[in-house]
Amino acid sequence: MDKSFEASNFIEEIIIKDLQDGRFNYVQTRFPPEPNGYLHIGHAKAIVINFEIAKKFGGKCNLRFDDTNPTKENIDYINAIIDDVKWLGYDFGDKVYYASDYFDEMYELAKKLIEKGKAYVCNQSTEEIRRNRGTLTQPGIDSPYRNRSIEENLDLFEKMKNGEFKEGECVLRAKIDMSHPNLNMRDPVMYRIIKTPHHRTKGKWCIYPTYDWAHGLEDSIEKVTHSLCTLEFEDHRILYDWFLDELGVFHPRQIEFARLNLTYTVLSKRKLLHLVENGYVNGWDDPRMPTIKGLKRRGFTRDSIVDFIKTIGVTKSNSIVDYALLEHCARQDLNKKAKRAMVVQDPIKLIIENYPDDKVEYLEAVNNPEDESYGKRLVSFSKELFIERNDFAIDPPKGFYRLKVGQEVRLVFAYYVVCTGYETDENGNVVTVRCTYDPNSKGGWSLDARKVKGTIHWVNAKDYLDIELRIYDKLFLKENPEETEEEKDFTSNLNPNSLVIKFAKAEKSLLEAKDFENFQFLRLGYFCKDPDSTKNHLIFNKTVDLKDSYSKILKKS
RNA sequence: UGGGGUGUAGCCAAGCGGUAAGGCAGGGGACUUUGGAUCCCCGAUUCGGAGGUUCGAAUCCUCCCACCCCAGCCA
Repeated sequence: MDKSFEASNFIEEIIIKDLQDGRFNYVQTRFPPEPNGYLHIGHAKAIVINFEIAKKFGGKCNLRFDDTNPTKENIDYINAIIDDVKWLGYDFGDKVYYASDYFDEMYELAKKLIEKGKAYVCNQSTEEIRRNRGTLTQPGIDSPYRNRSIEENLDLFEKMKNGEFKEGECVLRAKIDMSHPNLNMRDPVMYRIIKTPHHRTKGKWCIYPTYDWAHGLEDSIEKVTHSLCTLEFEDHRILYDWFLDELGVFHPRQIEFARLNLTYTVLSKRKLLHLVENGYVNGWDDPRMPTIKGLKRRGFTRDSIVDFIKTIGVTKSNSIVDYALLEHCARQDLNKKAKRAMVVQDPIKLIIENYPDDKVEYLEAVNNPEDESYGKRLVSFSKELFIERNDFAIDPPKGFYRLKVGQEVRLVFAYYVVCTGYETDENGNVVTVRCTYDPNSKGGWSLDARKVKGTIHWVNAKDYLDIELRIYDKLFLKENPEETEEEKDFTSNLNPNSLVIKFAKAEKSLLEAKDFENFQFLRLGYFCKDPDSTKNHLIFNKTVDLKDSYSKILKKS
């Protein structure tokens, strides 16, 4: 490997050095989720890091399920995770790896450790083990079973495997050092008895390896060179190394990086599960959830998520990334890719007094001003249109470019109109706005090059679609949802307005929208078609707003 | 008071002994058939603090401070 690489983060620096020093002559990584929950954006960070590093150094990245605990795992999670990794655009070469495929090998290796006098069967109860582990400042106490003979340990371990003991009756422990300053080294448990059938190995095993024992072996067996994990495993590395060294097997290097935290969101499986189980959201794929499935349904594209992860960088410092950066990445991608369409979310009628009563015109509209290849479409236009309620004002503040009596605006892709009046209902609410149009401004241009400051969108009131808009906002009100009043939990910070449903008027082209397809509804924001839609009832989820500099101007005045 | 880590702008983050990149957010302006997009311009005399080494320190040394993780037969 004589290609020269440039490191873009500290992990790549280490990898490059390992390559130069000859510690490894290739690079291989892995993404090792436990199939006990859905993937969220925090996992996306691990996925992107692992797969991108493999790609960069010409190696591969295994998708490996760390399925060592049958009481928490199931096949549905496996399928969902496979789905999500694929959706993110990563190719793991058709082969999916499972820790459970290595159970036989691990068992043999455990026997080897026993034979070396480095592991023993311990009959202390969970409580006794805990008590004898000592504390952060006090050393632990040796187990009374610590010095059993190798033969006895081998025999007992086999009986454990054969199901001759009850759950909790005994465990296999590594024999290291009960007074080690690092708690993980105080004779850690390697195997425990679990009589729950495993989703893959079924009833074959009743002993299961713990993370510390299993993980390094999984990496070693797969010949992973760089085992990338999060910071909380930093003080497990000494154990990871110990097992591999004692066994004398292929020895990957574990490197830890900081997990992702995002403002206004929670990213713990436990809390996410709580939100789902208590109905605070409508399932794991609720568009407000930070799960991959939620983000997808919200309208985030894979490219925007990958870009986001690449933008935040990889370091060892605990950090909380601003949610606004994720939104920025979404806008950046969607601006280039989303088809434009016109939707009026809070309609009032606009009547063009001098437009022929029965005339219908089909006007050309640009599908994406950022990319000509998206082409044009025809949008129908008539005497009666819907426009946004807030695009008309009786007595607007200064700097209001939209409709007010006497002011001219452009109906995008259509004509210039001058507002001539308005009508209100008995409560004083505006119901209809009247105007006249300039027949010579078709397409939205005029020959005299007269300046029209405001451009507004519209929908033909004689030819439109009723659609549902699900307007999503942040799930939590506080940047840090954990910051609560006493006696309250994070759900007290839930945003009661995180979902607002609106019924809107839309141009008919939306009939052809596909599930999850992204759109920019002109001047409203980015939306994507929700799979709950039916042929007669289209639903669009708001992904993110368009940037709005008018609101700033409003605030100032 | 044990062990493992981290501290550079409001938020991320480069920097690796030669005089503080970039992105987001924020502010100002130009332009615009989306008040979108785009384009300019504005931020740290200082890198958690204090000493020291050096011609020169965010980078090296010492001490101190703050914060995070660890006492599952979870991962």
